Amino acid sequence: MDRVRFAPSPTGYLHIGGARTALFNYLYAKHNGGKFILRIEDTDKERSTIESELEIFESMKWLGLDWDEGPGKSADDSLYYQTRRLPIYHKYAEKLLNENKAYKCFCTKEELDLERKKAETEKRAFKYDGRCGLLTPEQTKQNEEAGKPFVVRVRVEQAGETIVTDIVRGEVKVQNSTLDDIIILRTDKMPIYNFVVVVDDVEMGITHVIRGEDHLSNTPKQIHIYKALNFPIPQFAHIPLILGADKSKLSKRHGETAVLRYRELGYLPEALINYLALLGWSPDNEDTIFSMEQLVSKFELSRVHKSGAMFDNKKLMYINGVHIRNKNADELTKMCLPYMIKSGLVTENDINGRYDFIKHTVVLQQEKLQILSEISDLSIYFYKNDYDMNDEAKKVWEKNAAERVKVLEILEKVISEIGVDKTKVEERLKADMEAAGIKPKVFMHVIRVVLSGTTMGPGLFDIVETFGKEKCMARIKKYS
RNA sequence: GUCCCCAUCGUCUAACGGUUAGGACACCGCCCUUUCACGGCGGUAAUGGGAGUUCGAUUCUCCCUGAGGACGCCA
Repeated sequence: MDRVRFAPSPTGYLHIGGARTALFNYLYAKHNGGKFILRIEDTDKERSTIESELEIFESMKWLGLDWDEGPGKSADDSLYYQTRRLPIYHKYAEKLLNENKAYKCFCTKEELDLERKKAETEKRAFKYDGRCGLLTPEQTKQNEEAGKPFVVRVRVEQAGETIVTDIVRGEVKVQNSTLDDIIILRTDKMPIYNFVVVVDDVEMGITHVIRGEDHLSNTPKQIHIYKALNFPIPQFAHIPLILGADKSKLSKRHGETAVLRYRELGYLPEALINYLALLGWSPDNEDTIFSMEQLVSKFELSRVHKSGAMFDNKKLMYINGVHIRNKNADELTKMCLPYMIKSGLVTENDINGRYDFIKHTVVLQQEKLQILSEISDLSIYFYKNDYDMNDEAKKVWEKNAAERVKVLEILEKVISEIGVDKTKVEERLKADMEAAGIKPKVFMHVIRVVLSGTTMGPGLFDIVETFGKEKCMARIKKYS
């Protein structure tokens, strides 16, 4: 059984890149009938917060990336938090120490920082020389008794090379001489990423490690730890990074990167999923719109690309628009409501009281929506009464100065006589306008700007009907 | 600087030695149309450069160039 995991550190919101990594893991698991596990890598006590953790959960659930195992999925959540698994790491560290595969290093951070800096000014790569690994047991004991703090490092054999076998990249070879002895325990006994990730992946039976390419250079180090521990090595798949407009790793300075921000902005989770799936992966056909189910059935790690992919908001918008158009009236209305409430178009009470009206106006705008938040600006004239013409509308109003008085006269007469039924109004208005010698384009444009204050929107007669008699009359009066 | 990875339209990508180098977004034009949009049709636009291998390279190899990532007692 395939087992994969997503292992974020709760040091901030779920990033769009992290979401894509989670997605690929999820798709792989579901496609192969495996398990998708969520693990919280919180060994950085300084920066980990409960808020981040909750936001990550919220983000993943919103995206539909629910996990099979992890926090909230078992009787004992502590299994999935690294800070609650400390005895396990200590046990393995102890084992390595006993087998002399690891040693205690008494070099201080300050000393090493100094050497690092020196190496930098001399333009050479810094590498820890392993001097504490040469200490005799007596010297080590002396240092310990003197109360010197120490970290634990795993010895790395300097001869030969390490080969990472990667599903997307093939074989990546690294000379061992470029590696230095790996710290696995800090002076405060807190284990370090490269160590916990190995221990946990093995303990949790992870078969495939699918993660961002930025971890590729860590992998040889981890392989050394696997070997030191006599652990089986899982399959690796390093997926390409998501890039910003300048081709560097996507970060805050490129724009919005928090998953939940996309929810606020009005993106549908299925659209974000659809878009993210296509970043660094492509199916064997030329389609671009996919549901999660379709992605699950199509996803293959072997079709993941090697090169980074730029995040293109335009395409995301397009895909979002398609998913919006695929919604039925009730689904879409439900999704638009929060934005309409937030902008003050409707109140909580209206949700029940005016539901049908709201749904009607939402459907009238459906084909125009690219992101849900646009619903408010688009629908304002259905909900407010005190709006004026915008600049474009004023131009139309001015341009038709010769006919506009007559147009409004006829419109008022028609509505007062037959009401606002859209089919009837259209029929009668066209006849009366033709009799008065006014072209359809002219009266329709004039009526449109008078009623809605803008030059664009749903069908004119839909607007008339939706407004109702009273509101139509009020608008006509305002411009007569 | 060192190590590693990468390289097809502006962007996301297809092609697994032989195609008029295909699709999607964006852009432009036309059609539909009362506006906007949707939709339909069409167009502009790419194999970074140089050597090989081969009858034939986008595809295989090498070099160059360019770009990115990693070089923490972060993950």
